[in-house]
Amino acid sequence: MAESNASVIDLALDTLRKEKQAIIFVNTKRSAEKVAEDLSTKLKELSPVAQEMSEKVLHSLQKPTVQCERLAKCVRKGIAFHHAGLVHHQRELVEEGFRSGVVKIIAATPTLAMGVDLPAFRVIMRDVKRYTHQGYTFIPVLEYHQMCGRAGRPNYDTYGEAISIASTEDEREELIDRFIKGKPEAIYSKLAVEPVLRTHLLSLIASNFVNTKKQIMDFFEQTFWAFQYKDMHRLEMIICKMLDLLEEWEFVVSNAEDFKSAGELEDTKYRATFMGKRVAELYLDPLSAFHLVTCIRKSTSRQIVPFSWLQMVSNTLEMRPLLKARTREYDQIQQVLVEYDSKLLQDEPSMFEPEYEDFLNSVKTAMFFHDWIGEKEEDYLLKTFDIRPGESRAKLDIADWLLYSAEDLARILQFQPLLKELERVRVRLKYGVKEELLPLIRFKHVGRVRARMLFRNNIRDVGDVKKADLATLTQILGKQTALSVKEQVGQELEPVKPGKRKGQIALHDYRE
DNA sequence: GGACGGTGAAACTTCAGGTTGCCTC
DNA sequence: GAAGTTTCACCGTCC
Repeated sequence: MAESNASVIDLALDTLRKEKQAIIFVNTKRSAEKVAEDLSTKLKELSPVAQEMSEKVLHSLQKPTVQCERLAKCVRKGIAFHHAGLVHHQRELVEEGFRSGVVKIIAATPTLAMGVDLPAFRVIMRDVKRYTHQGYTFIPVLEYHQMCGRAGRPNYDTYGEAISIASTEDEREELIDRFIKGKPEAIYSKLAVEPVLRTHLLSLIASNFVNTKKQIMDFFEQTFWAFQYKDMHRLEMIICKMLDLLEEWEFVVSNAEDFKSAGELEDTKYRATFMGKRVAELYLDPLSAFHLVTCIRKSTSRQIVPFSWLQMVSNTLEMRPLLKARTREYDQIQQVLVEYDSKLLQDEPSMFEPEYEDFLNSVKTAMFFHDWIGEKEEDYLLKTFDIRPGESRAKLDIADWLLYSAEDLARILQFQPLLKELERVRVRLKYGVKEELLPLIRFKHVGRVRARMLFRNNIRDVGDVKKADLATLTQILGKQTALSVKEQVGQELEPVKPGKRKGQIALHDYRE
């Protein structure tokens, strides 16, 4: 055990002796799990309430992953870890457990300080540095305060403790100077970040909030961004560049041509196209929207498979950070590339171009999605792609949104044959099922597991469900679900429930 | 002698999180 | 930059 961990554990044990609670902040998900685990091995099993909670934690997914087992084991001792890799339900369980006092100590990444309001008697700051693109650097003072701010529970404690750990006297001085005496860093406007600017510019035009170039400039002159940078000339140049792009991408139209000779560019009028309005409504970054449009147009000249769409949505800013293609995985990714070479909607950039790495990452991300709709289990995904359930849910959510957007754009661009295809991929992604389970997944209370069980028992569509007798269905699905499914095909074998017409088929989230 | 297990040093590997976007029978 | 993990050499024990 690392030395710093030993002192962290001591502090945590001391907190327990005082019959108080603590949050330990660390800088990686792995560390959070490790600290919680190390601590839990030093403790005895707790109350039956903790056992009960541990069971809930373990069965938050269809099938427990190693992560679930690890957390469940800690919770049994009143310890937990908390980071974005946990599924929403597990995070809630941990937070709730802490509030009710079942969980005494949480080892967490900054997630816990960001959203949730979870005060503790003691906050232990194990790490005050974090790896970023600039190297291993101190966390912002603002964030340090945010985390320490969790110390002290307003209605229970008269005071709280936030403890940082230094290994030398010099380090102690540095921590005090930087985080306690030091000023929080200034806040800078993010409007100058291109994706943000693009999105806002388009939405301003689409909502008719501004129309002429003069109005646009007047608007941005009033923003915090302009106030901070004061360089309106540079700002104007950036905005003009953006406007040109939006026009080139056919999200806005202008009458700029009319003014070419007159020199009255200020009066140039901008108006969003139908597609531009939709892009703004979907809250898409126009660059991503253009990427989707380009892919949709290209789709007619390619042999399209689900992987094509998965790679398309993977290569967007929204999907970042992408799964990282490791050096030792290059061979495997190359194999996939060979297989899907002619089927991708984006040409492979040259190995020497800067976007090549992102391209490989997007392929790896698509491989993850592909395995998910190939009915691979979460535990497999965790081991293969190093993506935890909470993270994979977040990615799937974004993919769903982008595919929905793509579907909408395809409709606007009159690519009708694509609609069904995109919808199918969307449903498959939502439930994580192979193509053949699509008819079954439409039933309420039937997810990937039950659908697969039905399929294995030769019940493969609505007709089969109708034909199957209740006993068989009950054996496969259990009594309640079997009855529900039968009801959904219009065979009510129990007293008719009010409000539901006979013969009505419940089609949730998916229409043929 | 060889299989096995425990130990510890050295060599690798990897590193937080994210809000809101849509639609909904 | 450092924590965490994996690998590997080394040693002792047991059969």
